Amino acid sequence: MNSFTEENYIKAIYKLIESEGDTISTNAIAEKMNTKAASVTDMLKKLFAKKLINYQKYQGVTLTAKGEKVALNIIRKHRLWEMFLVEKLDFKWDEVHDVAEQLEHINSDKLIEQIDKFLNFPKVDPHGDPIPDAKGKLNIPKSQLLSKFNKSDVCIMTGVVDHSAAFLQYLDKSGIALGNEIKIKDVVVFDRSLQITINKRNTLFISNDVAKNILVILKPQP
Amino acid sequence: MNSFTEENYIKAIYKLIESEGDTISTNAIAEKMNTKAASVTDMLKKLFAKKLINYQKYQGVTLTAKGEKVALNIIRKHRLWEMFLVEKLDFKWDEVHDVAEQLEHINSDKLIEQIDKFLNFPKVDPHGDPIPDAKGKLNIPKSQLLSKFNKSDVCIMTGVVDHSAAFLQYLDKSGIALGNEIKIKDVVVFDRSLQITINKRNTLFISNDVAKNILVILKPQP
DNA sequence: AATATTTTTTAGATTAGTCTAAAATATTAT
DNA sequence: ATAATATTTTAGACTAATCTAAAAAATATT
Ligand SMILES: [Mn+2]
Ligand SMILES: [Mn+2]
Ligand SMILES: [Mn+2]
Ligand SMILES: [Mn+2]
Repeated sequence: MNSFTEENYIKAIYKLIESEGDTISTNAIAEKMNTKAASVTDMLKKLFAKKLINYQKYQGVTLTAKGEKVALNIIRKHRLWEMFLVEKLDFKWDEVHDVAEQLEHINSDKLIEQIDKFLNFPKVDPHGDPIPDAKGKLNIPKSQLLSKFNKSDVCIMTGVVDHSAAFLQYLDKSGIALGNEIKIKDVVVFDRSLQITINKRNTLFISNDVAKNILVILKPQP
Repeated sequence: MNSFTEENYIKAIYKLIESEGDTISTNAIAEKMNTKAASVTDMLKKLFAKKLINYQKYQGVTLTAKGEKVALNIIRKHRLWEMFLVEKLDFKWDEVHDVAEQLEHINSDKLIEQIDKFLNFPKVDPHGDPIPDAKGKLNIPKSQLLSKFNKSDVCIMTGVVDHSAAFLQYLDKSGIALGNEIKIKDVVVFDRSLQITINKRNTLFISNDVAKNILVILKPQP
């Protein structure tokens, strides 16, 4: 169907649209794919010919409905495999991404449906990212950045922005994990660093840089 | 390390040596890989340069120790994945091969060691084929063809020669499965077809062609 | 509005893997 | 031992994906 490489381009375009908005430049894709603009242009022609993207010379790129469906299917596989690795094979959340990058290209509908079932149809992956369903429907959760909240707000951690191993390991070491209650004890006005209490137990300081990479929802009042 | 394609050539050469013996011809590889002799020659030069095969023009091919190690690692992954699919994801034994052909190329030592552990270190795959250990050591079981046995011998089924979905489905339909006791009730002299009894229950006829594709050991006397 | 800078595309090569057709070598038959 | 046949290798070409360098187009600056 689509080659390994085509799939990676489609996924990169999807992710760029998700974070940067509407139309995506050749250079942005080149940077994300660690390749050169000339290579991207070649691939854009091919993806356009396959009706996976909307593309006109010099005008940037969007995904067609068909392209978006392909992207969501790859993301579905990626996130289900990450969940499988963490839940069943004792991988840590900072170890799964590179293996999932390979596994997401395995082509077998039965395999991915059985993995989904085996995991009991999870809604989010180990980083709190939502898993598209088999039809490509994605439930976007309405989390916000922890850095947006104020003194004495109480939140529940739902996800991360930065997925790097370094950041995830920092959270582990600090005892900050998905589902934890995060209470803001204090906000330093100067640099917007935070003093927070995790699960009413340990209190620590985190920088604004860190707070901008933690996704939370306000704790629902019982 | 080695490309997807190189891995498939190495595996094909290993399998040919296993079944045909010592040195393998260019044409034999071409047939197994569904490609042309000219393409094989090109690849042989590359594998030789990587010291994975012993090769001299017109003289046929064998694997080096290094090449054999690579082959056994791919086979280990293939068979562990097949076991995983059958044991954990409810695949049938005739459905696993094509997916395992893809999964065998996933590159992650931790992944395959965890799968092995998750399956509780199986010794054989769903077709009774032995699984090489992490060091590439393979326990070759001393099974024989059911067609070699005689009237009133009692055997235990340990494997199959033909791995095709058609043959495996035929065995399912006939109620013949790994581990079953097969007693030879009668041998037709004319065509060496057999009347057999499975697990002391149902009796049926199988052709010599079928018997030549079923691996067994003599039932150990208690 | 004209010029400078940045972005994007084209042109032309390169590498991995494949193919067909032709040449070289090995094997088999006479 | 020669000739016929089969096998294997080489030569040259193709596709997918990549690259560098140059040209074209768009954008920003004066
Ligand atoms: Mn990931
Ligand atoms: Mn990928
Ligand atoms: Mn198999
Ligand atoms: Mn394979």
